[in-house]
Amino acid sequence: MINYLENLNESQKAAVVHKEGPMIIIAGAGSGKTRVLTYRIAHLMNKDVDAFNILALTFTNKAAREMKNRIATVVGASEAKNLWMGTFHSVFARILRSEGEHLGFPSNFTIYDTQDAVRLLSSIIKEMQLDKDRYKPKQVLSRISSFKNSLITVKAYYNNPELIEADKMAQRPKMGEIYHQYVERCFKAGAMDFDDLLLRTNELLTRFPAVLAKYQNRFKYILVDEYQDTNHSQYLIVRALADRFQNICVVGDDSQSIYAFRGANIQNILNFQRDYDKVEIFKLEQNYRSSNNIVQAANSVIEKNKTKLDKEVWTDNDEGAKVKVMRTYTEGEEGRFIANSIFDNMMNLQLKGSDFAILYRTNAQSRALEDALRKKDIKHKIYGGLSFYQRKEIKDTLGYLRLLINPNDEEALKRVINYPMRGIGASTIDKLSVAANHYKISIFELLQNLNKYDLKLNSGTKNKLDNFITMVQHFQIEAQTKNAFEVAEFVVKQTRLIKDLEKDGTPEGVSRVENVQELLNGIKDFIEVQKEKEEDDSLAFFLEDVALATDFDSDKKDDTPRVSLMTIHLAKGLEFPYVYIVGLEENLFPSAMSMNTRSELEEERRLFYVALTRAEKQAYLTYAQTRYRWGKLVDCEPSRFLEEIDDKFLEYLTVKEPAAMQNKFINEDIFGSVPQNKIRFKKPVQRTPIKKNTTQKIEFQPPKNLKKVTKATVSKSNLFDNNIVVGNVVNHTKFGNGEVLSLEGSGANQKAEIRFASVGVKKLLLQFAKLTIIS
DNA sequence: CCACTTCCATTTTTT
DNA sequence: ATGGAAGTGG
Repeated sequence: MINYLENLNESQKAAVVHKEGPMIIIAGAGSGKTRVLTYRIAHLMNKDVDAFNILALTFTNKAAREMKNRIATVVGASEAKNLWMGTFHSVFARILRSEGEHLGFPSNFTIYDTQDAVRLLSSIIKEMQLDKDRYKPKQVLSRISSFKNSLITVKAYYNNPELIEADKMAQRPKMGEIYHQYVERCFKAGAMDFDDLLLRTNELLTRFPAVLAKYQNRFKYILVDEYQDTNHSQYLIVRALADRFQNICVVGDDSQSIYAFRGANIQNILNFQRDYDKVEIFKLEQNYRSSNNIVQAANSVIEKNKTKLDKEVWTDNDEGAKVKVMRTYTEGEEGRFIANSIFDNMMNLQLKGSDFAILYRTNAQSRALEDALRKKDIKHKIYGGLSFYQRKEIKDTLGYLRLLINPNDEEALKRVINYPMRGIGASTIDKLSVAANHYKISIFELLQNLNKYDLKLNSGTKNKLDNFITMVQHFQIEAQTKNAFEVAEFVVKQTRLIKDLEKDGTPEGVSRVENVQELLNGIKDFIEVQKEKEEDDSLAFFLEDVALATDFDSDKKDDTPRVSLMTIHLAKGLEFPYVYIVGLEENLFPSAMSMNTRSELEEERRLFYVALTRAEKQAYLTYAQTRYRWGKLVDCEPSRFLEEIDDKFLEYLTVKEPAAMQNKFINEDIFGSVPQNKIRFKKPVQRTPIKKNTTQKIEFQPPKNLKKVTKATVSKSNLFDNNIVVGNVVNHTKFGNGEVLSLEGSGANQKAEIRFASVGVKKLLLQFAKLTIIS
């Protein structure tokens, strides 16, 4: 066992060994916060605290995983396994799975992601016949989200004249009713959105003292990382759980609070000392990460904020190079500058791609950067943006799986009831939805007893609905004996989902097919990993995992070191030797949306602080004078943050004579390694492959060693295969029932000779004939 | 009911 | 610029 106490400075050590009572660790950027947290947990365990009695809440699942691994090196893997560690959302989702029935939720409740929630709100707004321009679903959702994060239930909303008045003033008097409907519909669907996971946990702990006591007793020691970014709902959960033993340890840095937009309340950390008795305060102020120049530069910026705790971050590290500032004319040029700079640094200093990160304010900025990196052939990876699991084909496939786990999941049902198309159109779905709401049952229940209700559907439609429901029930039966992978494979095959995607021969279409296959591989992989860890490998748990996964979570060990591209928000907690912060322009960073109030602007400044303090050796700041926004070229002003850094920490790379720079880059384009005409012609064509190679492939990578095995199992021909054998009685949509006389060919070309009662013997290509096996 | 066309908003950040 | 949503004609 390593002697971890030796690796700590005095203030770190004090925080690690302090045992009982409430404590706050104010940890400056790069001050070894994670180290303190991990060693503290390890230390507790060494001092005979049972791992079962420790709860550690982190900001990302990745952070939890890494911390667990590090703890394992101190206390051993078998002990570390018993720790309960994860994000608020995943930890309390698990608790709600086992305790949710107190609240009337099934243990297999669905987790609605943002898209599901928006869709549900859209249909509610439509059904209520409200103006969708006034009630923008996204805005309504964020309003509801803020209610939930502040623990304002529907009832509380109606008891609060101020809120009602505010919504009236905003021309949205029906907000309360929408909120009410939304909550009802989620409940009926057995679904929780992200905010519900916290809100319902609060409800659980408040309404059921026995449950509260159970978890209070279990979690004798509670640790919360990134406390500056907790919202009110999370704050209350922590308080409730820690109330009995008061062994609450929160870690954070008020200067790095950057999630106010999703309800994070910086007051939680600022007021911690008032919330608990006899709080011990620990300050970690020595920065081990960055050069002195970077630390000082960052300090000089954050000083401009008024709201902050008293703390002085300093470092013993070398002075280091000054922060370099580069102005370019266009965003394309900005990209090229960065690509060139990274390329040069890699060559001159023998560095790997993983030594570099490019950080931006908005995801949209990644385009130009990516283009530039590609042209220089620099391996990179984009984090965030549209994740694998949000792609349409993936959500469709998951829709079926969700539906068979929780048939009441309305959003999943609406997604797949007519996909692939089976002639159940919008008007039918509307009728079903209205009737289901009227009878206060789910659409699935309605469909199961279609004959009990008079829905004025014609018999053809009724038949189609019957077929659909029979199919889903069939899946449910299969799910009882098959594992998650087998079920998914079965579903994909039976629904002919892949076949439908294959009809589209475009590159996008092909990649969609590949994505679905990757999903199946991913499920297989998931099962194996979970088995190894002796953890839940059910389909239900896979779906939960997927719902709460972030981009980093699919980050399998990559063979090639890559330059990381991500938003600054995503970069929180990470560090890189070389960091490029791009797009330092007014209205972009700080964002145009965030300049109305002092507090918003201060949050932008903290965001900039976070960005700058990611760098270990060298930071680059770049900005462009023109940039495409909404398809239009606009002029940009340099960001005020550039002004705010004390000049003595900066070095301007920009040549004073503008024309000289302009020529330099134009020349590079014409005489560089890639001829200009090629660039011009390729550009539009490249767009599509670009997306494919980076956003899809890279984001979701099953380990290489498994790929071979799984590829074979999930080969295309396998998915074509109909399972039809000679002697089967099959049903054809046009010809009715018939007996299979013989089969010939295989895979996509497989044909069957079938004797139909109606039309006699026919030879059909199985790929196209819509056959269902009757017996 | 569906395929095709046109129109529209989108870009702040995410569990 | 781009993709999703709504509208229109078959």
